[in-house]
Amino acid sequence: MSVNMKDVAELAGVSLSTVSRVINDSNLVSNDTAYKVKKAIKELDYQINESARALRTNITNLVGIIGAGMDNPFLTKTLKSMEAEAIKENYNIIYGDSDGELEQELYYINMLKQKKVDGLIIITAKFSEELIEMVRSIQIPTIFASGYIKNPDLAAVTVNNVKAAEDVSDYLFNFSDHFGIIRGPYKDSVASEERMIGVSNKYREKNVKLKKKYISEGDFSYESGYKAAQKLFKNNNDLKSIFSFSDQMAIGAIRYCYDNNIQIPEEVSIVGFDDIEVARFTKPSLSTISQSGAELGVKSMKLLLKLMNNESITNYKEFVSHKLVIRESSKSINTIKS
Amino acid sequence: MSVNMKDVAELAGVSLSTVSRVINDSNLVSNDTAYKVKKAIKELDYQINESARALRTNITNLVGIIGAGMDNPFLTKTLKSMEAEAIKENYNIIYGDSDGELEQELYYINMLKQKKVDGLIIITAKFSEELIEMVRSIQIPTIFASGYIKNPDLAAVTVNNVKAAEDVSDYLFNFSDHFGIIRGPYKDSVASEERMIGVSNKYREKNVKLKKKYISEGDFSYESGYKAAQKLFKNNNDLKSIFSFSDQMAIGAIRYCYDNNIQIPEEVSIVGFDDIEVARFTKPSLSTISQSGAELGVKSMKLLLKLMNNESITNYKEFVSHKLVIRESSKSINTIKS
DNA sequence: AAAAATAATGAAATGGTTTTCAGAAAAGGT
DNA sequence: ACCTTTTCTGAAAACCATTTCATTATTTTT
Repeated sequence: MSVNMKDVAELAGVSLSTVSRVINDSNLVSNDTAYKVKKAIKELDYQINESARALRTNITNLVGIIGAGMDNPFLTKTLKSMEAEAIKENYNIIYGDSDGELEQELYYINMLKQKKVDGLIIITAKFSEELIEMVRSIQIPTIFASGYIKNPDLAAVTVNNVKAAEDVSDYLFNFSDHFGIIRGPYKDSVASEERMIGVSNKYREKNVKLKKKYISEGDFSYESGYKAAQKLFKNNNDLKSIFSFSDQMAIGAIRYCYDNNIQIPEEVSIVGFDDIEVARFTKPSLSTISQSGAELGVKSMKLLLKLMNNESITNYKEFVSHKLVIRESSKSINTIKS
Repeated sequence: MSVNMKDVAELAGVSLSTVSRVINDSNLVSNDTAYKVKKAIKELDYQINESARALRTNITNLVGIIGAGMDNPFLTKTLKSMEAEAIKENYNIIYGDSDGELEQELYYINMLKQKKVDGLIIITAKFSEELIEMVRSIQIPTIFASGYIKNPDLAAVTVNNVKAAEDVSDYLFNFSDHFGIIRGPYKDSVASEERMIGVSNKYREKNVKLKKKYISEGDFSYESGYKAAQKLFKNNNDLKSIFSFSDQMAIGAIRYCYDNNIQIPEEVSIVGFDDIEVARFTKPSLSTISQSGAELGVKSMKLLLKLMNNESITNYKEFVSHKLVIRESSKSINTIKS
C-alpha cells in the first residue's frame, strides 16, 4: 500500500540494508550512497513504519502516563510539561486517566505493557501492594509522580509535603493558637497523610493539642471544600484561620465564608495548597503553597528518561521545590505585629 | 525473551494459526481446542505483542489527539471525556500539545502518521490552508474539535459560537444600549470571529453602532482579561456590562474591577464563556455560556469512531449544546425590570 | 607489489502476528 | 455405504524494518 523501504532501495539502486543504515545514521555508508538514498526518500515521500521498527527493536518511543484525573488543575500543568519534555527526546505520550482508581490503574498498566511503551509514569497519591507488585512485574522503567512512596528501589518525584505543611502551620500559628484543617481523604492519600504529619509536628512543637474538631475531610474538590468549611465553623466558634490541603477546597471554603458573611482575612485567614493558576485571581486572592506542577512534570520525565537510558541514578527520590505565597486571603505577618 | 504465540501453540499442542484464531474470537475453532488454548495462555501469562499485530493489520488501536494547550481549563474536561470515550472501545490516546501553533500541529500530525494512529482529533480554533492540506494528505480519519471549519467534507464538532454570542448579546442589551467586549485574538481564531459575528448581528438588530472602542483584545488568559478590562474602562466611561469570550478573561476582568473598586454587578455586569469549573466559586460567581467540554469530547470521539469504522455519516458538522447561565456577576433580568 | 587492515555493501535471518489456501475430519443426505 | 457439505486445523506467505555475517572494494602498511 504505502511506500516502504524496499521501494526506496530500488529507486536508489541499493539494498534494503543500506537504506536502513542511512535512516539510522549508521556511519558505515559512503557519502555518495547516503545522498542517493536520501534523494529517493524525499522523492517517494517515504515515512518509516514505526510498527515494523518497534517489532524488530522492541522500542516504541512511547511513554505511558497514567494520571489521577486530567481535570485537576494542578496536574494539567504537570501533564503539559511532561509531554513537552518527552517530545524533546522524540517520545510520544499515551495518556490514560485512572481517576485515582486502583482498578483503572491496573487496567491501564496492563494495556500499556501490551502497547510496549518504553517507560511509564504513574501519577497517583494512593499506593497499594497490588499496584506496587504490578509495577514490579511489568519490567518497564517507571516513575511515581506526585506521591511519595517508601520503597527505596522505586523512583518517585514529589513535593515535600511534610515540610510544606510545617511551613504553613508555622505561618498560621502567628495568628492564633490553633487553626482549622481541611484535609484530603483519609483513605490511601499519602499526600494528605504527610501533610497531616507536618501539621501535627508543629502542633506538638507549640504544645497545642490537635483536636479532632479542628479537622474536616474533603476530597480536594471545590464542592467538598465548601462543605468542609461549613462543618468546621459549625464545630468551632473561635476559628481564626484555616489550612486547606488544596486550592480548590480553599476556594470552596472562601465561597462558604462569603455566603455566610465571614470576612477574609479580617475574621479568618485561609491558606491553600498547590497554587493553581486561578489562585491569583480569586477575590480575595489565595495564599497558598506554590508547588510547581511544571517542575513536577519536568523532573519526573527527566528521571524517567534517565531510567530508560540505563543511566546510573544516584537518587530515586526527588523533591519538587515549594514556597509559601502570601496573598490576600491571609493576614500578612506585618499586619499582625503592628 | 517474552512469551509469544508460538510458545502458547506448543504448550496447547496446536498450531500458531489456531492460537491466533482463539485470540481473535474466530468462530471457526472448536470449543475443546479453544479451551486448551485459553488454558495455555493463562498458564504462560501470555500477552499479545501489539507491535507485531499492528505491523500485520495496520491497526494500532491508537487515536491521536493534538490539543491547543492542555492547561486550558475548558479543554481538560474535553480531553478527559475523549479519553474515557476512546477507552470504552479499547483505543488508547496519544496526546500532543500544540499550544495552538501551526508548526507544532504539523509536526505532530506527521509523527502520529508514522505511529500509525487509527484516527486523529485536532483541537484547534485556527485553520490554515497548510493544516487542511496536511490533514487531507495523511489519509487518516480526522475530526476537528472546538473550531468550526467550513469545508463540508471535513468533520467538525463545535459549539454554535454565533448563536451563543447572540444569546449573550440579547441578554446584555437588557441592561444598557451597548456593552463592552473582551474578544479573543484577531489572528486565526475562528471561535473569536464567530462570536464577534453573533455580537454584530445583535448590535445591528438593535440598530446600535458597534464602535471599536467597545472592543478589547485578549488571548483567553486570566492575565489578558485583566488588561483588556483596564483598556475598556479607560476608553469608555459609561460601560454597564461586558461580554468576555472566555471565563478566564472574565475572571481577570472581575479582578480588575475589584482592584479598582468597581462593583459587580451593581455597576457592571460581566458574562463569560465556557463555564469552567471554578466559575461557580468565584466571588461573584460568574454568569457565562455553559458549553459542555465533556459533551464536546464525547461527541468528537464518537464521530471519529464512526469515521474509523466507515459507518455512513450523515452529518459532518455537529454542534455542542450551550446555555446561558446567570450567576452573581450579572444582574438578573428580574432585578432590572423591578 | 604483496599482505593486512579498513570501509562499504548486500543477502538472509529475525521479530510476532494475521490470513489465505488447502487439506483432514466430521457431519449430513440419499 | 458413498458422496457432498460443513467444521476445524495447519503450513506458509505476508507485513516492514533491523542486524549479523559474509563478501567485495578500497586503503594502508611493510
